[in-house]
Parts: sequence; C-alpha cells; structure tokens
Amino acid sequence: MFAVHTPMQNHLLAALPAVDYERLLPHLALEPLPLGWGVYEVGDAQGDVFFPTTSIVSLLYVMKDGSSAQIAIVGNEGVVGIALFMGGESTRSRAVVQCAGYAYRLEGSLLKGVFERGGPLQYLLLRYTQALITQMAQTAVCNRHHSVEQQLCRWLLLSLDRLASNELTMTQELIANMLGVHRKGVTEAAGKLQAAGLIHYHRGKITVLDRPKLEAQVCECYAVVKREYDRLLSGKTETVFTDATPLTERATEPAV
Amino acid sequence: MFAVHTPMQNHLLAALPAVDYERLLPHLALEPLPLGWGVYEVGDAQGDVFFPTTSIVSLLYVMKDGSSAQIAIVGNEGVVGIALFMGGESTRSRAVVQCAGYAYRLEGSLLKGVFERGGPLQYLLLRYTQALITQMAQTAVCNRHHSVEQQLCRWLLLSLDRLASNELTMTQELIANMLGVHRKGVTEAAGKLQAAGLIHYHRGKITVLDRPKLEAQVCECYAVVKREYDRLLSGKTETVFTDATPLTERATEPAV
DNA sequence: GGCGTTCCGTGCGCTGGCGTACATACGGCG
DNA sequence: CGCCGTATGTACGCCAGCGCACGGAACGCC
Repeated sequence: MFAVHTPMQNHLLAALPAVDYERLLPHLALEPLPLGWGVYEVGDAQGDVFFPTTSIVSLLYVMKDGSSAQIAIVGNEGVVGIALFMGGESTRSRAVVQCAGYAYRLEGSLLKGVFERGGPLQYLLLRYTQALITQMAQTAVCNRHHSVEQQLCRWLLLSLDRLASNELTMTQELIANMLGVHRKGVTEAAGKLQAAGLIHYHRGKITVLDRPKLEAQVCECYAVVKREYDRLLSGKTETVFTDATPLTERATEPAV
Repeated sequence: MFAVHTPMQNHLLAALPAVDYERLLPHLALEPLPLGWGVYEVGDAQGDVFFPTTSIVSLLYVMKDGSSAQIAIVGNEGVVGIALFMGGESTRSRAVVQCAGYAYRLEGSLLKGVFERGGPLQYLLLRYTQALITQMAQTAVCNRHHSVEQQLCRWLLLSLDRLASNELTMTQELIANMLGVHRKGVTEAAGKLQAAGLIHYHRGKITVLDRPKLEAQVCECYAVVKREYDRLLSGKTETVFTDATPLTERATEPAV
C-alpha cells in the first residue's frame, strides 16, 4: 500500500500544523503491533501512546466471568491511550490489537507536555476524544437495540474505514468476543451476508464484496459515528491536512 | 436539605481552588431544572453549561424509530455540556432532566475561556470527562450482558448517589425509556425488588429501603463506575475540597 | 501423505425480553 | 363523592440469542 511508512498515515498526526509535527517527529517510533497484543491492560499506568497507521486496536471491557464487550475501535484516525492526557493515567478497559499492523509510539510524558501547552495538538486530541465518546455512546445504544447482524455490519464498516483494504483477518470466534455475543450468532449473521453476496469469508479472512449494500443494511449507528468523526476531525477547523493524508472516505456524506 | 443554595453543592465547583472559584462565582446563575426539560437537543450548539446541585440530568440517544437509550447520568458530581470545552460544540445525544432540581448555569464562552488557559479547572474537567467515558463504556457493557433487573439496580444506585435522598420521583414508564427496555421489564424487575423489601414504590415515587442489599445485587458495572469517579475526582489530586462539600459517599470503598 | 489444530456449520431446548392489548388501582379535581 | 387521567399489574404469543455439544472441513506441520 505504502512504499514506506510515515506518521502521515495517521490522520491525527497528519492534521497537526507543520511546526508541531516536526517537533514530535524525532520521538515517533514505528512499531509493529501483533494480533492480540494487549497495548494496555486494566489499570495499567499508560507509559506511551500509540498512533496506529495500518493496525486497528479494540478497546474492550472484560468482565469477571470472562465475557467481554467492545467499547470502541481505534485505527489510523486516532490514538490509543487518551487516559494519559485526560489525566486519569489508566482506564478500566483493555486495549487489544484487533488487526495486526503498524503504529507510531510516542513517549507519554512527551505528549502530555505538549498537550498541556494547549494549542492545536490539545485541540485536536480533545476533538478526537469527543468523537471517541460518540462511538462509545453509540455502541451502548446499538448493544441495546440492534440485532447481531446489524452490529456485525457496523463492526465491519467501522473496521474497514480504518484500513486501506477491503479484507480483514479475523475469525468469527474473535468477532464474537469483540461484539460480546455467541459465536453462533456471528456465524449466522455472517452466513446471511455471504449468501446475499455482500461479503466472502474463509478461515479467518473476511472480504467485503459489496460495500454499498453493506451500508444500506447497517443500522443508523454507523452513520452517526462516521459523521461525527468527519465533523470533528475533518479539515474544516484551523488545522491543516496535507495531500498525503488518505481522506477518501471523508466526503462520502454531506456534513450534518 | 440545604437552607440556601450554594455552588459548593456541585462537587466539581467545590473542588476548584478558591481563586478560580471566586472568579466563576459572579457568573453562576442558579436555575430550577423542571422534570423532562431538554437541557440540550441533538446537534444544538451548546450555549451554556450546567452544574447540577440537586437535579439529575440524563444523557440519552433517541433513535429514528423513537426508541431510546441512556448513555450516562450527570448529577452534582459533574457538569452538563462537555462538548463545549471538548471542542465539538454539540453532541449526537440529548440531555434531559431526569430528576427535577437546581443547577448553576454558566455562560459557555466564559467556561471555554477559562478552560483554554489550562490550570486546575481544565485538569478537573478533563478528569471528569474521563469518568464520564467510563460510565458510558460500562453502560455499553451492561446493555450487552446484564439483565433488566441488574440494570435497574445500577440505575437506581447511580441516581441515588447523585441525590441527598433515598427517594426518586420517576415512573416505571420513564425508567423504561431511560434504560431502553420494555416497561413490563421494569415492572417485573421492580416488583421483585419490592417483594424482597429492597425498595418501595408507589405512583412514581421510588424509595430505597435497603441500600446494602441493593448493592449486593447489582452487577459489577456499578462498582466499576463508582470507583472510577472516586479515583478520578476525589481529593487526592492537587485540587481542594472544602468541608462544605458533601463527600459522604466518597470513601465507602477503598480506592482500587 | 498422515495427523492434529483451527475454523466453521448445525441441532435442540431454553429463557428473557418484545409487542400488543387489556384490566385494575390510586389520587386529584371539580 | 364521583369522574378521569395516570400509574401499575397481567396475559399470551413470539422470537432472538444463549448454552451446550458435535460433525465436518480446510490448513499447516512433520
């Protein structure tokens, strides 16, 4: 996809003014995030933050009885470790790599230092956090009211938006854990989608064949979240986006 | 309960250093919040923020088909209108008065101005926001995995924590809307709790009779949220709590 | 090419909560 | 004191998703 890795692949970093970007650049360390790795665990003091480029990280909560539920999903549009600058240092959720790939690591104290000076970086991170909040809220709503099939669609689309591909590496069992449902539910829902020709899956590889139809089938939750990300993080602010930033999905729908 | 109203009844305001508190004081306007009033609606540019003292406000999302779900609950521990300082100006959710009472209104631009200067107020608001995030996340989890009865317990306790009373004015129908469940589910769950002697309700008045038993019955979600609020907003930081602040619930459980 | 592991499909009974509709009871108001 | 709106209890059918368990199929390793 990209001949070389660059922090510009992360939308937050790419949106920084050149001055701030240059300042952070020397401290950004490219790292591969292996599938299933716990970026941070419950209650961990988060030493570093991660700006994913080609990886996707899930924020999820694991209950005492072992069952779990996804809370939000973070990819190249955001950053893993908001608790660091929000002041809490840790959260009650885990962050787990859902799709292997790369991310840029930044020392937490450094980010915090820049954040506390205010300015564009703080502004950007706060807006991102609000988008994340919207995602969490919508997850709560979706969990309450929508069928497994709809939730699967939402999950697929949200994940896809954060990758530069139409293929996901993810077994049904793992998806079930993410969504906090029975695996059979995922099998059933995915079976329907495959029968309808929207997706194809085979031993842990899911390929989306007909994204428009998928979007037609998903519940409103997806659009709500997506629009809010667009609204809060698109270039309409005083922040700067470079041409190198992949913004392809950004303008598919008119802003609210 | 209180002979006079004072902003100190709101924990966030009470936690401000005297200097900052004094600065805001002249701009705080006491207002009654009537039951059911929409503090802000979906997409509203939020002009003002509200610091509840004796009222409780629900953040909820209403779907196109009219069904709704609560996302979080805000009372005297927090502030309604975080989108204002987070930078988004508006949210995709409504804020509705769940329990009538009072709140202090503050002009948004003023808060934003102080916020952007950094310092204790920013620090405090961000930590509060993180606690709110935890509540939302846990709501998502609870919606996914727990029974209506457990969720009712959680809702009761969270509401109670934000009032200085053991009585709530709230019909089962409204509770059902909040939780996003069928009214019958609430009737059933509340019936069980009443039969067990934990609560008593009568035409829209719910009285909690045995709080310890209620806490024994609630799912883990309640404790997770409560501890996180305590951890993030208790006096362990450099902020100052005055004796006038009702902190009664704060030390009921050891910090994590 | 045999074998084990991983991944996916299926079956069956069960229960919680939905949808809808109706019945009752309380309390305020005239 | 009677009426009516509001709040609560109850009924019945229905279905999505859970829990558990097993069969089959593809892949990778040796």
